Amino acid sequence: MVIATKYDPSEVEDKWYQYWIENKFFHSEPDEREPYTIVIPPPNVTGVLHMGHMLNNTIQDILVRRARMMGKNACWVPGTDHASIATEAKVVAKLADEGVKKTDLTREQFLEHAWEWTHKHGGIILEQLKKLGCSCDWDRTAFTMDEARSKSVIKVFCDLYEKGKIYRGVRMVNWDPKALTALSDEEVNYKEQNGKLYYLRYRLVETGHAPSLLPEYAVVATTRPETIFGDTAMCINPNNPKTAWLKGKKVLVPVINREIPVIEDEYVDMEFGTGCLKVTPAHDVNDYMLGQKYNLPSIDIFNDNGTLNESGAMYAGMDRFEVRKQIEKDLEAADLLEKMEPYTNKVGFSERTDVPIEPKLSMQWFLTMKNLAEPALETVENNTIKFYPDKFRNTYRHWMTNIKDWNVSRQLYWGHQIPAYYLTLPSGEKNVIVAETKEKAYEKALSQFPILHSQISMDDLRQDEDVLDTWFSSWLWPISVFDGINNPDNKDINYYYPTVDLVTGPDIIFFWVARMIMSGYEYRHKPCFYNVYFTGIVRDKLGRKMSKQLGNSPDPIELINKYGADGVRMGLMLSAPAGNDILFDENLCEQGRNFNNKIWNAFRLVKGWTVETSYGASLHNEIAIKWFEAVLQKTIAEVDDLFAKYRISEALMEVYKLFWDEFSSWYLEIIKPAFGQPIDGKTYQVTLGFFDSLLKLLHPFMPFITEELWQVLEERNPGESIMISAMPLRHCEQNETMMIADFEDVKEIIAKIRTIRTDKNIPLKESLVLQVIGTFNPVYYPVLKKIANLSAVEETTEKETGAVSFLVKTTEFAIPVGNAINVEEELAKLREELKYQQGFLNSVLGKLSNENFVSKAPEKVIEMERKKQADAESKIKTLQDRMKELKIES
RNA sequence: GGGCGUUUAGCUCAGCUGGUUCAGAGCAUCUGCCUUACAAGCAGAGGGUCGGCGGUUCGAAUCCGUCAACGCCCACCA
Repeated sequence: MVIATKYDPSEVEDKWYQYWIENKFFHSEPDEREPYTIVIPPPNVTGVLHMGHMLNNTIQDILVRRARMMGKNACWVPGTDHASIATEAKVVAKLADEGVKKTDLTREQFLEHAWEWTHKHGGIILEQLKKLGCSCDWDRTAFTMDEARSKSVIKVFCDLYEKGKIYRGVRMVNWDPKALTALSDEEVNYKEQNGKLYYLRYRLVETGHAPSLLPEYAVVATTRPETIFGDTAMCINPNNPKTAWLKGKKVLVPVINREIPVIEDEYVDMEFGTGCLKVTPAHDVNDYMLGQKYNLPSIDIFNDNGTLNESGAMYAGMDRFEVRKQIEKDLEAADLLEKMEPYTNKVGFSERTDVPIEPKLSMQWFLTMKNLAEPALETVENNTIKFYPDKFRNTYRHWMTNIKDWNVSRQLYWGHQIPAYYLTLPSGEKNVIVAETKEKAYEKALSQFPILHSQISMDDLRQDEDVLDTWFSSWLWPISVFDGINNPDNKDINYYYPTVDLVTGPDIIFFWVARMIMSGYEYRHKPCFYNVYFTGIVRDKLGRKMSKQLGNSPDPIELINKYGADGVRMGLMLSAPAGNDILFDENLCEQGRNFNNKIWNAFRLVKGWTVETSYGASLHNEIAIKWFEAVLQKTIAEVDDLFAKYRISEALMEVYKLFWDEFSSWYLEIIKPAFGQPIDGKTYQVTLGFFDSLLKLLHPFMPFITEELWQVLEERNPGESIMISAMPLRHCEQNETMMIADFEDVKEIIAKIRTIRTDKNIPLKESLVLQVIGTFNPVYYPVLKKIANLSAVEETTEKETGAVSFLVKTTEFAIPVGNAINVEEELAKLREELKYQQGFLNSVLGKLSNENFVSKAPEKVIEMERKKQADAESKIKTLQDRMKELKIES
């Protein structure tokens, strides 16, 4: 068999992915096995794969593939999210490019465009996941706006409404003037902004008396002078002597000269600015609360797009930031601007459109959260649902205990339209009816109100224009993908739910994770998953977030083409401890690719051997087999343990070292027959077995190359695959640790001999004699002979003169090298070693002579110190003897 | 302003309930090798007073206090 010296992923990846699909290995149906379920965090339907997805889905695939090989019925449900605001923004932008404004279209027309866009760009990301090797059950692909999911969302909304948890109300909401919708608090990011603090003069209203002693105006400090048109009061702190003179007065709003009262409230900070606060109930959350408290009128001065409306007088129609600039000039001209100071404050920005949000009063739908939060908090507190890393419990607890009601309505078209219907009764009374369909709403209206068919028709029902927040569908995801809302007792939901692991980013812990947990308890009375693995953010190697603007985000597909999917997966996993940001460096993929090549070449070596079944295994082969079996067992145990702790990158590193260092550099080197010689049948069979185990351990991390090699490692039948084979399990091995420890000494001896060869320039081809002065287990001699190319190992009490010697543990070994020895160099080395050992001995003796230590430390620790002392003394004696010998010789 | 977290080799990180599995891993670096599996490789080597200071203890990277730097989350100071 001729095999290329380099592994070429492009030739194998698509082939095997196809094979897996054809054999339906990804597909799962309920059966008697234990289920293992993961639901994918649905990416935006029209999104494209970025490095964050790569990381996240690689981890999921590793978990799923491993579970499958551990004998579980693994089901990874894929799907996409309609991402209402993000997708709508894209469609609006696309229409704008074509010269079409959203406002020129009807809802139906716009949705037509949106669906067209979705069908055109939708699902690309799922195709990309296939390139990565993801073993999703594609037959179960779901979409948050497909029929079953939409029905679920509507049903849940109605149900929560019936339960009294959903209500409608006027609230101060975060308004996005670009997307023209309200946002939830979680969708607002606060950023530090450099702005100005404007000191505005509010003239006092003449009261008839002649208060000549008082100033004729009060000064208010504000960062938003353009909002003065919405002022309906000025507020001072009643305890502030500096502003006491304003009590009971009235002042005039600058420019428009509208009269407003001065009110008093302790909310006002006496230290800030001038101690006077302008109150704009329609455009500031605090002012809104003051307005409520003192029953102030509320003047909305903005249009939805952030321009001023007719309340803005001569500024009507201008953009809010334009007005700010203009009014600064106008105020100055009118001598109403006392001064300006540079000022930095935090301004809320829309997460989606990145424009400053505008606090705005509007009618919205809310979901009461307090009751939903209780079981969801409890389940994390008592560790039913575990977070990895654990620190996110703190964040979670804090949010859950301070939870606010969720604004679930959005003023968009793309999404699930709220199933609320408005009806004006013949009496003129206005009503809202919440029902799953218009038909049901109509029936409900008829039964609920004293009206007749003839008095109203379906057409009199007007559905609420708003859609639901995207997360209002995602929070049902683990249930809705199994249709557990519409069909709460179906076979799938009963089998696959609760899911086991969730892999996601900590940035959506509130948006998504917390809310899924809540809906899980509300609708299934069970946790929706047991473990949440939080990945970090993928940054570039300089620690910067990956972004299009910086151009530091590699195209995942290009990476896959360059390094192979397995290489990229490994590159990502090598530096991805849970919860920590990962600094992605392309050369990690190179390391991954190199590893692929290493595996490939090890395979070439083994499969290139000719086998002679009549041969028995040599002594060194026997030892190598026993030792590697021990190392393999130990690694399996470690990998199991690391997976149990979700320390996946460490598990990978264990397998990496097992394959590269232990298997390739040691095991294969020991059993490798001389060139052209055959290998004995037993060793060959055992080695194939080891290779099989190694490939299986590697498969979850690197699915493609392991399948490629496993298929030809031994003869396979059609329909066989490593991905459905059994993961090697740990079985008890006697003397495992002792064997491994002994072998570490063997490695050390070999390394020392190699060093001597390098130092003395002795080529490997030239065989040497090793003398053992003291005791060493002779079973390892054959290995030493093979690897170090020794013609003999002699046990002796006195080494040959002119031999170079070294210590491993307390045993001395020597290599006679003729007269190649440099006495001065050797003595210098020995002196240094001696110095170190004596220093070490002194510190040990110091401890042992310390009365406190001997009396207080546990016996075991003292025992160890005594052994250290004995070993050090013995080493020192050996060293001194050698130095003496060398001196005599010279 | 509140809360959480981080700080260990040039880089990225392990080091659980204090004591030879306590100073580690991978990468990078340096030296020597194209040795018939692999130069995408082999063999060998160097490198850290565990952020600073103080304390507890026979003993501290590990526990406590404090300071510093960085990061994240939350919060309505105009």
